[in-house]
Amino acid sequence: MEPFDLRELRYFVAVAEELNFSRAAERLGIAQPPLSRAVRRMERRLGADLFEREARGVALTELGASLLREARGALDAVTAFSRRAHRAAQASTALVVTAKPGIATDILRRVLDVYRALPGGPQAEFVVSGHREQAAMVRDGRADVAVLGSPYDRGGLELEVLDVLPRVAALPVGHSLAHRDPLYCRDLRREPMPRWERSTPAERAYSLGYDTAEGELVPCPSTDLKPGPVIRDAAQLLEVVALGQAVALVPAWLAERSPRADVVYRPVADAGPYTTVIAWAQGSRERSVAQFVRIATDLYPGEREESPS
Amino acid sequence: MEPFDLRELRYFVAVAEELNFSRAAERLGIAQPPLSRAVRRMERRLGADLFEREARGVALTELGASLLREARGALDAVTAFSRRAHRAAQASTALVVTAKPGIATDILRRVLDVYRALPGGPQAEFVVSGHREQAAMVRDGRADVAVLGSPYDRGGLELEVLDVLPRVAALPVGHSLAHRDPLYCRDLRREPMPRWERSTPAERAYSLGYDTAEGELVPCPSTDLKPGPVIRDAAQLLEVVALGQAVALVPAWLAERSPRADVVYRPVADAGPYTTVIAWAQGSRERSVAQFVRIATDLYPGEREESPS
DNA sequence: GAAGCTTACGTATCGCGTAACAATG
DNA sequence: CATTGTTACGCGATACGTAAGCTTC
Repeated sequence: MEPFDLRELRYFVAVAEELNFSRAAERLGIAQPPLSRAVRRMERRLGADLFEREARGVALTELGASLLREARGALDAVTAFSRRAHRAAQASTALVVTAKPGIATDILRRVLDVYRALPGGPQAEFVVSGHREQAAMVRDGRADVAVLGSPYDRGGLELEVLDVLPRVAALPVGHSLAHRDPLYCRDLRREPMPRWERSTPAERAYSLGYDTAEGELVPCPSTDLKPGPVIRDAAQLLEVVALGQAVALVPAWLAERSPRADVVYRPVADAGPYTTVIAWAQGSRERSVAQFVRIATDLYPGEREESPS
Repeated sequence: MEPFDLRELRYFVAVAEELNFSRAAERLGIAQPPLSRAVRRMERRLGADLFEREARGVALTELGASLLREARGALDAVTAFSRRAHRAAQASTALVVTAKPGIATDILRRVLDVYRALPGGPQAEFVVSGHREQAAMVRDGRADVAVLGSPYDRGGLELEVLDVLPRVAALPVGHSLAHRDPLYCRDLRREPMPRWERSTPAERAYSLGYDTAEGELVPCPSTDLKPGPVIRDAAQLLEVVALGQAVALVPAWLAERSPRADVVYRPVADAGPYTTVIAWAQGSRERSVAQFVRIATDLYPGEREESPS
């Protein structure tokens, strides 16, 4: 069982993502024939096909689909190692921390202030990252630490919970549900709900009220869901709610920080909470990371147990 | 920042483990000069040394030490991918499950019976593995699913808790602590305690009573610890306790299953519990794995939350 | 015939092994 | 002088690019 090469993994992932050998080859910066050959060789070694090549393009076989995620993870692990190694080797090792705009940024700023004031004046760099990009940045080594909110995928990460907030429904004023009490997730499902750009099934399940904090697979009840407008950030979300185009579940924090005359917020009895966590690369035992996490968990004792004396 | 090659990672880990270029080269099945060169090249690319080469052997630099764990993880991820890919490609895909002797085996057997009785008669193979080897088997793809007990390192794994048991003190009959009530972890620390073969700091902390189920770093109070005999399995543990050579913390299950005239079991107020979990490779979304896990969590509803309706 | 995957072939890169060298106790 | 890591050099493997099939719409 000769193990696969990194190159082969990269090729496989590229083709699986492009579903087109020519485009994948272009993306990889090589000609198309070598790519074709390399993938064929992988398949020969496996004794099974990864792709179904048909006249009209390429599709993943069941086998290929089931391997894609793991292949990405393995590639990320190696990439992360390389990035972190290069960073750690430099004399000026500034910790790189990232968060998305919102409550996470608030938290991160406070932790950073304390961290930078430590004896020795450790360096730290704050990178604001895009929607749902935080975890990927830690996974592939672009960042050391991230503060992120549910729904997160804990793959490749270790994490501590910093904060747990209930989610509330954001409704346009005068909406029929605004006075229902108690309000449940299933009430909302009859309404159009905003859809986050490039969202995964787990994320869509979360926005319906499920608690997918563990990144688990949730049976997504796609029954009679009215597709709402596509959104890219919280401001847009509130906008489409205010316009009456959708209703949404949002962290209570957003409700407090964004009072609007045209939006009302109502508690939802059975919605999974909005959890904010601090995450770092699995297995990282760097002192600077540990210190930073320690400060965060001291400032935000989310829900943690104590060790015996 | 050209990323490192798999070969380079393997070389680095080999040298870091052997701390000797010649032996590492032999283990890798190559001559020593290429190894030396490859490592040198890595260091040149990093701009920093991974090893301190002195007349009397080789040592890891601080940098090297901090990268070793992550390098192992990355290698494991790729190896696991290769193994699982080959296994999944074969027509007869028997699920490979593993557990260590003890409560985990009991649990696993029950789950296996149900799994094999599923419609379609899925194949599954039960591999008994050595002490603390279960997680590694899942991590590098030799097994699909493992049932294991604390202290486990959740790196690279996803898991569900199946069972939580208190730990009790195992004392030789007539021991002065046998009648102390309540009994605390710190009482035990004045006694010699058995040391598991090849144990890690986290494992040693756990055997002192800490709750390291999360695989976290625990400040290990190495103060005035009397080193006890080295043991390799539970039977040996009870033996050395019976002989009065040590006292130990053991899962309550062991106490029930191994009543002995020469050993008494006493509750310990503040000892972390013994947790049995079912673990599978992070990101694995194979149907057979999911089914198996589902059966296990149905049979053993350890401590889990429900999703909203 | 246009698009897209595969086969054929020559070339260049690169890592390996052997052998000679250097340093240290 | 023995052990162990480094440098020098020729060779073989292999992956790449270009060019020429092959199939399908």
